[in-house]
Amino acid sequence: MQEHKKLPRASVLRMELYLELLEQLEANGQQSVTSAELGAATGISAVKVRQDFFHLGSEGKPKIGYEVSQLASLIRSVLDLETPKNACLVGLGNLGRALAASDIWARAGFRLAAIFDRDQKIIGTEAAGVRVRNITEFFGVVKAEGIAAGVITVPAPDAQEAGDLMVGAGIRAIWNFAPVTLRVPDDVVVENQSLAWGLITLSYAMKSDKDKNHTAL
Amino acid sequence: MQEHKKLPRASVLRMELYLELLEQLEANGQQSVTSAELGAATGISAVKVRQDFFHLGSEGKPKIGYEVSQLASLIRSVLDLETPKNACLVGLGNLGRALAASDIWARAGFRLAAIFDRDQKIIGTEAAGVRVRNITEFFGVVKAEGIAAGVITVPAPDAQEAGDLMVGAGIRAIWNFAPVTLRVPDDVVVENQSLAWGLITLSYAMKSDKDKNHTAL
DNA sequence: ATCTAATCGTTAAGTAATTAACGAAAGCGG
DNA sequence: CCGCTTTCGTTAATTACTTAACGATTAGAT
Repeated sequence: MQEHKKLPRASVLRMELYLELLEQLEANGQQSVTSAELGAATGISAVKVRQDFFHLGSEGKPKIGYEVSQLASLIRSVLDLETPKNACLVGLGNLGRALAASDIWARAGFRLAAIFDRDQKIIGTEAAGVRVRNITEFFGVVKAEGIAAGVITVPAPDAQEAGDLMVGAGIRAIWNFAPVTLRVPDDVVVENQSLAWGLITLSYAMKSDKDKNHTAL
Repeated sequence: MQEHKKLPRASVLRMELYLELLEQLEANGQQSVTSAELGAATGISAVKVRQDFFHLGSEGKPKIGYEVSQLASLIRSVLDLETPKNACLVGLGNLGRALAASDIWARAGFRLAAIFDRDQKIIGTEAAGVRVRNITEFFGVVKAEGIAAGVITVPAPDAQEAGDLMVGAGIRAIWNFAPVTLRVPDDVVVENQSLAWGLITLSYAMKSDKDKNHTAL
């Protein structure tokens, strides 16, 4: 077994699928699972599955496979999903509201501890049981609540400003939904996720399909 | 100039950033822009910028850079963002509502032509000016409206069913938000985008940070 | 206890993406 | 008009990710 150094990013993204499935198997009372089974169920090739678990520092047994609940625990532990972490969200538009109401927080060990906006019409309202505060209170609340991660769901032109606030308040992990690249110090991790990616990619893929048919004529 | 074959996926994802910036520059009346400027503004290395535009089949001029509006057009054209395309959305939960209300559709040339759900309490309501229909009407509406792309925002256990419906109705481009891998025929493009990715990645990144500090002691 | 078949862990090969390098084209100053 | 400097286009090198290969291990049968 290799002492796990750093999980490839692509591998980290697949962990969610494994975990989802493993928890399902666990609920069904299944004890063990092979890489082939996991692969068939997740649509990931069995080799990739084994490689991923190898990176995790896996503990499968030949002829048997992986012990379901142990593997699930290992994933949760390596990704640190069970350590409680506080997060805040800046910008309560449609996306912010959807995120706030989502169950992803708990699944990754986060608690949405605060929501901020600058719009007086939104400040004071609630989302997912959390009161929306004025962005001017940002610094104080982040300190008081021990917030370690920030989510940016403001319009693109305001994103850098939101990021600066977060960095200034000591936050070193940012999840950014605005289609801009934030300028942050080296020790701050930024995870970008634009909502538009899917549509843009599909648009391009649909065109390629068309082209293919065309040349086939 | 190379005749552009297939844009690397990673490159496609960056196009949104370029386009966002180019349109801004265009609005400011700037005529041309260099790879260095674009890189500085987007946080992408200048080499990567040139490489990306090379893949596009770019038309920059030494000593000047790229012509802003021409480059923007090229991107829109290669990604096919201006061809009108109809999409439908299945599952009007919080995420579905946020997507429906978003402006990303128009930016990528899509029109949200129909929304489906199976919950009687939701059917008949409206989101972003689109009436929610019963999922039983799916096939007919997709044909009638000429819908070419589908978005899945249902809970994970229902995702495959939604995908099957889409495939059955002739849809060949699917944007899936459920954390499952859809089983679809080879000629159907599936673009997966789980909302949880960001949090999971951050969780892992924050842990690595902690470890780093630890070993530094 | 030994053999067989399955399945893992790990190294190696192949593929895709990023980064580097550098010749060629084009504006600009003298 | 001629060099000088900038910046592109393109090929090459590096790095990261994926896929393949295969020896080692173990359960289960005889």
